[in-house]
Amino acid sequence: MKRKPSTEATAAWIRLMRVQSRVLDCVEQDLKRAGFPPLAWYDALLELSRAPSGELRPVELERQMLIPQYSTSRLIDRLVDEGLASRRECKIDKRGQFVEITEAGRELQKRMWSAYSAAIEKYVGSKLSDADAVKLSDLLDRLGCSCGEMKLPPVANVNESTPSR
Amino acid sequence: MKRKPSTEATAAWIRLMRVQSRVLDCVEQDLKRAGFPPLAWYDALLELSRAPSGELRPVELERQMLIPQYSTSRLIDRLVDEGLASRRECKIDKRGQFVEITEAGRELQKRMWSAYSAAIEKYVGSKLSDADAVKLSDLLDRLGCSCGEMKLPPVANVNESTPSR
DNA sequence: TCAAGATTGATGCAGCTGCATCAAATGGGG
DNA sequence: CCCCATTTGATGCAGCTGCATCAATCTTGA
Repeated sequence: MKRKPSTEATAAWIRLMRVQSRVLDCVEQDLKRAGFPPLAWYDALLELSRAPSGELRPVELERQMLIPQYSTSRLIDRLVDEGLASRRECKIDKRGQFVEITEAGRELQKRMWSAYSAAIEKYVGSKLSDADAVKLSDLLDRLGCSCGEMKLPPVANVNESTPSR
Repeated sequence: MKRKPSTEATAAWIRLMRVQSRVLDCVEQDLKRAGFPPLAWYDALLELSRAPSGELRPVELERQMLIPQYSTSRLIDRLVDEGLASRRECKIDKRGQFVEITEAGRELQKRMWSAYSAAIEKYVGSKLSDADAVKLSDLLDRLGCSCGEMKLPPVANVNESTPSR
């Protein structure tokens, strides 16, 4: 029960952990310095703004963002507190609800993307050619695809970009 | 002030965030299921066990692990509470102290490496050839090196492996 | 020598995460 | 039709993180 990873694999693992934290930290710091909330807020606002009518069930948001249920619930709380989204009751399923992005939410999402995209360019885009970026994506995809052979365990805060241009 | 990252760079960024969280989560879960503490503990124990006499100044540990000062301080608290390390006063600098790994600490580090290395193999090693692992490391290194042009800001929980084989 | 500044480490507070659990509503089988 | 399992969402609690700050000690320079 004690397989030994090659030193190459171990090195890749360490790089993956270190580099991701560093880069994420840099991007988050840039956003914070620009006066913006955490990336998770952006992710949620983006998903909401993309939804057909600007609203989603919390469950949908949860699945899109790959974060646990309680995390979604509280993130929505904060967005609502800040007037970036609002809760609407769901008439066809009284357990559920809809979360709708507000105008302020849409605006914030757009303003954040401006800073966010600049950060991506600064910390990723400018360091890699497009070809290398593709290669990196491919290698990472091979790790990610079936990492959990389970039923999608809680994972993480991530982002989706809008072409935005 | 609004540079646009290429779609390739953006895709790579997203993969980096998503895959890292998924893989880290998988590894942490495996360790937890085996009854072990978080990876950060392992990292600290490894650094201590590697130190010439099994002891380090908290400041050294902090620099090795790339985590903020207060985080180091509290991590040491927990290790000491669990009998995995002990604090010794530093005679030459009364502000400071030494943290020394205990036998229990050394043992735990070794037992954790067994589970940890198996997880690395399971979630990384088995998915990539050695050549691909090297390529991945290289691409990641290009992102990491100068991410912070500042003075090493607080970064993250990461690990160092011992060949251990 | 002594005061100002730097270094080392701890800690109070607020916010976020994970875990477990709860309540309400739905849906399906007998 | 009713009971029970499932789905949906909220929440109390503990632990961890980041931030700001503090106290103690060391170092430097006038």
